[in-house]
Amino acid sequence: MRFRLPPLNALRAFEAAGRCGSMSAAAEELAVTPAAVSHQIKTLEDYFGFSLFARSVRSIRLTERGAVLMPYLSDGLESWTEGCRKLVADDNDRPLVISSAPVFAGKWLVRRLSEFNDLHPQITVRLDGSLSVVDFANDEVDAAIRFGTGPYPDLHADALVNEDVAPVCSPALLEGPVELRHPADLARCTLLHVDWYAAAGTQPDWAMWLKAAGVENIDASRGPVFTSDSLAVEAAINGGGVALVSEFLVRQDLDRGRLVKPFDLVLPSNHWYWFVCPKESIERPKVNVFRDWLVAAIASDSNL
Amino acid sequence: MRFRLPPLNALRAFEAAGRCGSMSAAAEELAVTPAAVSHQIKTLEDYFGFSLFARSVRSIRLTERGAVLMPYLSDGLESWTEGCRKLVADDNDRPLVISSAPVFAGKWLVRRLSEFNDLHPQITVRLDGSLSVVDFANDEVDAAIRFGTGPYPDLHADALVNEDVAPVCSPALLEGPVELRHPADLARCTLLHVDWYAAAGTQPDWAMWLKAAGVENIDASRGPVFTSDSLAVEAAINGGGVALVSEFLVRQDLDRGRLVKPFDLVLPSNHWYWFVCPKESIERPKVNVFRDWLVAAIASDSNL
DNA sequence: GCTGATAATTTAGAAAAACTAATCTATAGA
DNA sequence: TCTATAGATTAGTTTTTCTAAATTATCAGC
Repeated sequence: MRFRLPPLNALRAFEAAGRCGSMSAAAEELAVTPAAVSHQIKTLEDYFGFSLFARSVRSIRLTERGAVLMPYLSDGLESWTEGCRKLVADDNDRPLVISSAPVFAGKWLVRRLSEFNDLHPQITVRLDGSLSVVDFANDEVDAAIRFGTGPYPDLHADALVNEDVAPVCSPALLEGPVELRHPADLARCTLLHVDWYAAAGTQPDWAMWLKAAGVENIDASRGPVFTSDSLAVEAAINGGGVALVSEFLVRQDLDRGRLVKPFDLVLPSNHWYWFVCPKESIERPKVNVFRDWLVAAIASDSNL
Repeated sequence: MRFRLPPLNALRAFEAAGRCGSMSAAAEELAVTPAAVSHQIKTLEDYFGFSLFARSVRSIRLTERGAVLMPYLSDGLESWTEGCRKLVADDNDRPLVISSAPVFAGKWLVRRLSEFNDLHPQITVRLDGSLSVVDFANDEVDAAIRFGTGPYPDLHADALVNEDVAPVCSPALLEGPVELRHPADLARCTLLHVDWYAAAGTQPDWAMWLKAAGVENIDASRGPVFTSDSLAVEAAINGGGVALVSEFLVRQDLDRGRLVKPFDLVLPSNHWYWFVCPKESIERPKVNVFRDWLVAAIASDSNL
């Protein structure tokens, strides 16, 4: 059985008053009224059964007993303060762990991360490309980039960019035997599919795009299915067919001529990439800095 | 500006849980429900913005960060505990300071104190014979013996013995030229007066005693006035006259034949000797022990 | 010797923190 | 499969802590 301490807040108030030599000064330090400090000290004195301060009308001084207690309290408080301070300081030294959907990591984040490193050399980012859903309470992950429709209750979430999809293919394919002038021409192409997850109909797919393009006599389900965008994109780059993927993700591939967009029709989606983290984490300097950079970097990318 | 600590109680709960490796065990140690500990730790994690425990369904373990914080908290808590424990322990080593009305100290307490010392050799009593009213908050006095009518609001008070007064004089006086067979004989004696304090009529005096004795033609105001009982008693012992003093106080002088009680009439008084101390102090072991001894010793004395 | 300023205290009541009871969840072990 | 268990959650209560305002007894400057 541990020794039962008096109320901790009373001890803290006493320590402050003892150190400052004045209740008012202690009150200011603790950001409370002098009355509060006076109450706390009275509580403590009642607890012990003897007074810790000798009072004059306008001043106080420690009694012999009060003076005995003081150094123990000051030392203990310092230890607690140091621990908490270290915890906050360490947080800034520790790598910022970002869990990201692999395709976002591979197609965008990895490429831009050096900018962030240049801007904030003191923050080391550890990128954890993983499909599994993050449990912030248990995995030691600071923030994640998630793909979905939102909202994310109990989490801080910023929508980054939405998943408007368009058909893309290798330039070689365009120059090949099959012409791609009109969406109907897709009937003679291999369609590359991505199956993100189970709930069909919520994510844009070939059937939806073809319908939006007014093409009706094409079997939208034919062609290989990939379990991730990046695989479908790779297949498209290699001339394996036409993939229906996020414009945003393949922007670099388009810019560099590895992919082309044979049609202008973009299918809007209610899916977005989100920056998410525990609500409290967004107050942490490095998490906040990363979020701000990420949002700005994506915005500048989108305005190109 | 000091570093702002998280709520101290949350830190304590976390320390206990970290040390015990379990919320339930910590709850038991802190004498609260596991829910309370869970809440406190959640508060702390929200405060820092990251988790300190990794949770499985039926167990917890410290995260890397939690482990950083732990030793600082344990050390600090130990320091506080040691300080408070020392304060309580020291209290027992420190002399028990009793402030007493000088006459009570001189005529009763000094004589009996050795009994107390024998019974409780570990408690050193310091007897402070002083008329001045004690201010427990400022004078470092543990308890006092006060004379008065009570009640004593805001103080712990035990009535010890009341101030029933009777005339006493030296045996030599009885054998002298003036016979003292009847109260009326006092007309030819020197009356020794004690003037305790200002409020006349509240304490028994010669006028009251003589009236109670049915004697009317004596000037009750003649004779010397002393400002303390002990002086009047000394005067009576030395044959200086007849003093009207507390039977209790002069019991030893009567027993030893230094004084005699010429008449049986005792004037009851609403004045008592009281044991008083701050309400909280009565819980302190040594104060409590002293009070118990004092009450018992006086009771046994009165039953002689 | 006044007078205003000051440090602490007291009281009553408001605000915030801490706690509990009851319920829920996901498992480990029988 | 069933039960017991550790922890989480929710809602509401209790306790603690705090403040505002009034009070007290100086001290310092005039």
